[in-house]
Amino acid sequence: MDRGLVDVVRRFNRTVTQRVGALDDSYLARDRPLAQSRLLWEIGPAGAEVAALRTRLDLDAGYLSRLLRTLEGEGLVAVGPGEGDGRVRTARLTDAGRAEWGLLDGRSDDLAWSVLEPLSAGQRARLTSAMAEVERLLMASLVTIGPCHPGDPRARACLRAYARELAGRFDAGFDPAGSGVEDNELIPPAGLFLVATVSTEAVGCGAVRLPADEPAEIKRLWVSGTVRGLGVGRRLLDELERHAAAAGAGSVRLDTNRSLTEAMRLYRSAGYQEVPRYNTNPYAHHWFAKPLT
Amino acid sequence: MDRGLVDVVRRFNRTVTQRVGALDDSYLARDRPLAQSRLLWEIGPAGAEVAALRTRLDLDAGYLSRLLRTLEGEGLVAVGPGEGDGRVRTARLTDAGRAEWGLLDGRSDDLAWSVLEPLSAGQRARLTSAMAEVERLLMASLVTIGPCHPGDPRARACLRAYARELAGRFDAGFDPAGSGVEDNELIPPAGLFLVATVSTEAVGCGAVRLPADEPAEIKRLWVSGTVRGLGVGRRLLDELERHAAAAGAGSVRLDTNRSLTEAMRLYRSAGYQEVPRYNTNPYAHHWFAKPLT
DNA sequence: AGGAATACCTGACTATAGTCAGTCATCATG
DNA sequence: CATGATGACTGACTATAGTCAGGTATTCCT
Repeated sequence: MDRGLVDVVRRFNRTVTQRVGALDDSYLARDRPLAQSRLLWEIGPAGAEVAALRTRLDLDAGYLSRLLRTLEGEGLVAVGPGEGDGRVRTARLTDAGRAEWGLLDGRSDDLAWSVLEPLSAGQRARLTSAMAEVERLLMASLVTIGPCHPGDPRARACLRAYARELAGRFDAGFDPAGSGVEDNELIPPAGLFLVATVSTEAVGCGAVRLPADEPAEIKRLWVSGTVRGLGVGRRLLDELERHAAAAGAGSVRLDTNRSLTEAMRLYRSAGYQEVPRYNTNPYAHHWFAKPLT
Repeated sequence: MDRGLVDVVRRFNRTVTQRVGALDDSYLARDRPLAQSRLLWEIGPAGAEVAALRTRLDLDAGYLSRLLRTLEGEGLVAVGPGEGDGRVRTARLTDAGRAEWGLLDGRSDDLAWSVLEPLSAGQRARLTSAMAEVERLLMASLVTIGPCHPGDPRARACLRAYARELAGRFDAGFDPAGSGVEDNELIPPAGLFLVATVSTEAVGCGAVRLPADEPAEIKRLWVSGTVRGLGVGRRLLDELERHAAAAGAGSVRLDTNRSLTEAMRLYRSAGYQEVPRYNTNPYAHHWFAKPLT
């Protein structure tokens, strides 16, 4: 624990959070209680499912319901049935609600501008790029990695995104049906499936197979675009290797497609060496292996 | 109003403020209501005057008093008479309070470390430097400049700091007594005194004399170390020149000591040219003037 | 088809935050 | 040494946030 760095983070938390945060709240709440304003804001012009609002704002179901009734009473929101599932209801802004939302949106712009306005052009550029950097790296530090059943909704979401991306990037497209790995090969003790999440959203995954008679094999390493370049892939890979080593594997291998250049860069920098073809995966062009200590 | 920059600031406010702020609060409040924790924290091991706490936390006097009674009731705080003014009371932590404060301090460290811990060394360095940059520039944008009576406590505080600094930097020391400018020369319409403040703290000042028979003269331009390098001096100077021009001055001049190199750099970059000695100020080595449009 | 789970709702609460008017001691000022 | 200002305190409030135990309709699972 580095005192100097910790102090910078503490100072930052203190000043930025309190000054900017308090300002932000006071701008959002106009006459209305803050919780109502936040909810109105979160519903947005496109509307939102009540369930989504609950998780996004982290509110008690009863409390949220009551807040929605109040906003309905003021004629700002209408809660109606959703599209598919008949239990899920959707909150939409009325015309008056949309007008109010627009007002909040404008105030939010004003607040942001009031931060930039006193600064010179050069300072504005430095401030915004530093803000973007803080945001990205804070995002990186909020990524948590943990084991997960491959049938879990978070895992499913990752695998869907993974397949969609491969389909878009491979010259020959990609058909997930023939990927040749069963879910139960990725459940301990046969293997392990990891997801990387930010709060509740899954932003990456990776798996390792641990067959009894062959080397361990990394499968389905994927990182969402929102956190790419932040070391999440490396953390997933490290964790999978650690697990394989703990399970007694002496080495680990993997295959990849020639269009996945960042992935190959990652493997090389993580100590993988290219090896001859060891399987018949039609989508693979390169095979890598790494000894485990 | 630049949309792209405004959007960056809005995103930053939204994500960083809310995520970090919420985390920070939840770490600070342990069993105890947040307001109590904040107060306990703010009192600190050194103790604090009740009046200072009120302005720092921006609390209602009655509410603060009640909070102090609660903390006293829990044996964490003792409120006693202060040093000088018998009306002002001082809150001090008891031994138990100090222990509790230490706990909060430790939790604050833990929280900061939990942000850094998942990152690589390079990322940590980048994050903390970006945080420091955001903090400094945000500070710069929080600086407000306005006119002020030279007898105002904020002005007095600045002038004291100014004199202290000059005394430290001038080869021959500095005696504020013989500075030769009366307060009433710096009050409209004879002149103007400006202070730069961050919330309630004065961080800079500057004045202009507008004698009937001579050019306008800039006096007492000073910027606190906490905001130096953030363009506050430039903003003060601009504002003073604008005022002088509006009052009909055709040019403005000033003198300075050879040890004040940043100030001279500022004057030159603001369009001032060195001119021959125009007064007998014993502390001055350089004289500058600038025509006003 | 029947039971478990899910999404939302209502009623009845409690806790926390914050406000306001009025009181009392102390201090600065003429 | 009266007068007004200031700092802290108390009592009596209100508003906001949040919790919890049911209850109903819908969907999922087998």
